[in-house]
Amino acid sequence: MAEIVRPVKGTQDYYPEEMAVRSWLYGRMRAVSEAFGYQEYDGPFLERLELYAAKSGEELVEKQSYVFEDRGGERVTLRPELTPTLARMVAARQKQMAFPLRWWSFGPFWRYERPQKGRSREFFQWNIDLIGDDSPEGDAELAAIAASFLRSVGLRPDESQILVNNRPLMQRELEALGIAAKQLGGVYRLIDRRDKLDVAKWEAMGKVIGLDKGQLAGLSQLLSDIELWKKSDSLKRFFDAIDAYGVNDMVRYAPTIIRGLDYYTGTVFEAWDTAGDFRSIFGGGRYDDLVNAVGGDPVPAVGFAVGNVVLTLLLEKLGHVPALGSTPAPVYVTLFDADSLTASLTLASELRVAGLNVTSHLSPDKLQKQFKQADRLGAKIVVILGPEEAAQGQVSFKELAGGEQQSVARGQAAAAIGRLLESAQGT
RNA sequence: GUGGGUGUAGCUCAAUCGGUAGAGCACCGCACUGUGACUGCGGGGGCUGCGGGUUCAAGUCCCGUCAUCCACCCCA
Repeated sequence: MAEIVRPVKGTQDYYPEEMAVRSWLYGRMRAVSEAFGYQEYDGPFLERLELYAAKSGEELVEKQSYVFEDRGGERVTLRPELTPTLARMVAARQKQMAFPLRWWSFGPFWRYERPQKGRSREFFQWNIDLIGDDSPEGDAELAAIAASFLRSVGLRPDESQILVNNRPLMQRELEALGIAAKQLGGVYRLIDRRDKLDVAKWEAMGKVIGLDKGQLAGLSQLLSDIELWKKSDSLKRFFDAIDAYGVNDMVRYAPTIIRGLDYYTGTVFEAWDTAGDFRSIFGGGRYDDLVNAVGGDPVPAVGFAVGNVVLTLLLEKLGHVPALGSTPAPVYVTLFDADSLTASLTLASELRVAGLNVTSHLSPDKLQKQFKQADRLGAKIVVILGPEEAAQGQVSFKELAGGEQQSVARGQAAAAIGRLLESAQGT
């Protein structure tokens, strides 16, 4: 036998069981998005490289993007994120649109990096953005959407938390410590490491980027001050709104949250599993300059993105993925023998016309085998049309869970099966 | 890009000091010629990732290579 061609590294095959999980997540995302009045949209999966050159993090564009030349010599990129596309789309129709826009999307993205736990090269992402609103209440709306979503997939406050900070606030505080503007990038990275490195290593890293002892001490103090948000009018209004949205059990201030991407300008947030088994579940925040950066007039915006990989791992670990029916159809019509092929197919067809979802067995195998297959597939009811039934104008059907079998006149079969399915669903 | 772990049946794994490659699950058959899930009995399945080396002898030791996982970097 020839060797099976390997899939591309870092991609995932979605067999029906995995696809059911992805579709379920998509359904929850859609429900929450629509509950808050957001509209679905999408952009192309291919973009010009220059779109990302404008504003994304250098690492993301230079090292982690799939870039290639198409047959016409154009340098194109498999989109590594959606936000620049969104900014481009908004900029293109800016003059004719009614702001604020509330938009959401779910689709595939690609990043060329080494696969590991929670990270793959091809993944799916939910993006949701509020464009054209610059209020802290807008920030809070996105955090509330995020919290509602986490709840809707079964995550409790003790399992997952949304951590919030504000970049202007941090910038003011860092400047007060005498940290120069050009040091900010390095300091942000240092802040991001706060929980990853031990104290000695963390301080060593601080010295490398040019912080003196007093500044390090001040920074440490800053990063343990969970009351720091009270110095920010923006965050005060944010948390008032969070209370109003009824999600304050899932959203809290954390001075160590700063975010890596360059384009965030205001409030930023991330969701984490409280057990700390995984990397962040999602991240987002305010980006007021991005539409401007791709050629439009300045428009304030806030949004976040949720990848499916970490989220799925976490939900599986916590047992929150529901038992999803990968059942193709609840009704399975057997084929008694080769001679009854036409009769069986016709029966199945009649049942479908009556509104039932029906799988037909296509080869005249032993009934034993057919029942076994029906059971494995997860069918609820198996239908038999054999010589006895045919002679009496009847159809037999058996409910697999209960094991009870009955026969009814053929004309009433669909109705009887439908009733049985409904009562089975009720239990 | 850097560092580490692991590759044995379809899946999960075992194999003592280097000495003829095994179990559970799954699959197939029979008990049961009109009935699944449960039970009993039986059966098929392996280039031990690949290539080389050491040895009387390699799944086991050594080198290389590929794949995969984990960590770093970065990030959904």
